[in-house]
Amino acid sequence: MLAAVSWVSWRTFLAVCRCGSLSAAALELGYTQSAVSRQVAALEREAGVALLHRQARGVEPTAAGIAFLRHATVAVNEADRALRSARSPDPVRRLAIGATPSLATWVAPAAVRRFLAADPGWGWTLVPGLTRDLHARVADGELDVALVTDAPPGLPHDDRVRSIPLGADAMVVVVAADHPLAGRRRIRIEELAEEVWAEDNDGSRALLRRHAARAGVDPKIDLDAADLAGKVALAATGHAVALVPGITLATLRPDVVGIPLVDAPVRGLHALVPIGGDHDGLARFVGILEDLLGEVTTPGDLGGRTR
Amino acid sequence: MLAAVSWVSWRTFLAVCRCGSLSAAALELGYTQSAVSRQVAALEREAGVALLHRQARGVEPTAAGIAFLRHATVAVNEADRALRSARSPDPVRRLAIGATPSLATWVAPAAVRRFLAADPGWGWTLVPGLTRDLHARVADGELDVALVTDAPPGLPHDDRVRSIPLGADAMVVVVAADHPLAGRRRIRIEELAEEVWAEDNDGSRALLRRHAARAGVDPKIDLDAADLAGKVALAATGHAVALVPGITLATLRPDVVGIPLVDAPVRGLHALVPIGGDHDGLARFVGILEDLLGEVTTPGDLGGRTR
DNA sequence: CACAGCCATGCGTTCATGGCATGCTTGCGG
DNA sequence: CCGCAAGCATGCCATGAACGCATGGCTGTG
Repeated sequence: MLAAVSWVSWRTFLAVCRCGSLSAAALELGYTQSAVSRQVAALEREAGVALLHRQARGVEPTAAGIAFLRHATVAVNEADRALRSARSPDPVRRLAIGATPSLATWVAPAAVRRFLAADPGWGWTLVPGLTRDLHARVADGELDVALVTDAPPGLPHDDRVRSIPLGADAMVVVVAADHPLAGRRRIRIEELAEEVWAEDNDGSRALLRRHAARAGVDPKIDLDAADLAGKVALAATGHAVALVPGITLATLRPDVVGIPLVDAPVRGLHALVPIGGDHDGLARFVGILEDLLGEVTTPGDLGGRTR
Repeated sequence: MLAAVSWVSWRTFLAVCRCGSLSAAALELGYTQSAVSRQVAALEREAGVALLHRQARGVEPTAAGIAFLRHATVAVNEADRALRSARSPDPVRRLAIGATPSLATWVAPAAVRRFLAADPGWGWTLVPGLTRDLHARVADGELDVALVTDAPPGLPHDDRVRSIPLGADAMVVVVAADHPLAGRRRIRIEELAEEVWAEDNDGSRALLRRHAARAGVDPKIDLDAADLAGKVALAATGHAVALVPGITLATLRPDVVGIPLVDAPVRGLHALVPIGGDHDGLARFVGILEDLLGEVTTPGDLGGRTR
């Protein structure tokens, strides 16, 4: 019958989920119920899991089915887009950017902003993710570039990916705006020996411990936060002080102050780009990143409040 | 032969582009060269365009092929992800957010920031796009929410999409930081009658004209910029003044100042959400948007420099 | 000018897919 | 308690899609 469209069964599955029953989907798609049944069965065989929960009155996606459905929707739509854009080549050039959470909220948008200022007419997408995930996506050619930190160290190696150092980001101490030390321009870790620290994850905790240990201090890490913003919230309310990436200064809430640390721990920032996947837009974007981070990681600040 | 994995010819095409020749791809995939040739031919038949440029020394994607390749890569990877996440349902909940360019650089990340502060453990993606495109993606269930403006008016209607008003955004005048009027807290359009205006697109130009006409002023729109950032750049260098969405204030460069306009033109801000696609995370995110934009669009500012 | 490398295509075979008819499960109502 | 209706699964058969093999055509090179 029709060869028209591949991944027929994927579309069928979407229709089934939309309709709530195999028969209804069959009617909508012009198949018989049995064909639909088989297509779904084939899909389930391929996934190795039941995607639908069969009931007397139709079907309902299982947990696996729901997870599958979400990605499948994107995949099928993207496939349509692929065919459409082949027929009428999309003049809009597109930059797919990945970034770790701390870089996704400020650095990436700021770089995009500059990039577009010099040459609009580019589309872009921002995908936040963890270093490992982003690395894989760059290797697969799905992302044009990923912004990552090297902490935790040990970027996986892949000869399809090149890592471009973008400079280093010094960690900064964050305290409440009305904290006695808030007016300081620089500070030593020893002066914070009596403070309570908030931390959110083991990597960050280890970084703080290591840095403090060099100064012979054992920091009191007594408050746990769920994430970076949580740490800052604890600092803002005066419950603790926190160590955050300097790169996030510009996005800090107004009721906290960031204070540069003397001899601060630094994390390397890298752009991951696909080898051989170069194009002029990407090169320019990386250049902008280098400039941007050059400005930021040198003594000046970036509009953040360091007082 | 078992169709173990669907998307066969799509995967083949990716391999061909990676290898640079049909034979090499055939070798890599364990097919014969003829099978690969046919698969590509089928794909081209489906697309209706030649995707490869046949040469004596292998093949090379055509313009259409390159456009196709970009989307196909994403589609195939997403399909893999669908299968993987079906096998081990992904505990990470994910929020796919779309936003128009002006809302993508600040509002969306800021809202995400708050969202994650209250409940981390969510993944997210930001897709910038134009209102029409975003609307379609929400209807297709590909996006959980899209942030759009109603100017130009006439959002397409679709009974799979609900529009939630988020408030209004007043346009603001931007002048160089050393401009004589830079210290003003508010300003009337009449006072700017002698200024040169920079504009970047017809919609924005019309908005300015209409607003000025109400005050009996005919603005001198003498400078063309490529986009919003370009307009602001012209303002920063003292060549012109510009009208920008108030929502972008926080992202303005430091060498310009935004001045609220008396009786300013406003554009409605809306969140588009899929009907029936509700979940608690989405509801909470929309709530955050309402709060955030409530704060911003009321007299206070958002950390931007209005002096 | 012959040759090597690479792609397209005709032919025969295999097997995946869809339709048809039937059987099974479940929930509902007499 | 049982028959019935709605809805999914499956055995059987026909069609044709897709693969391998072998061949032919094209192009750049020695």
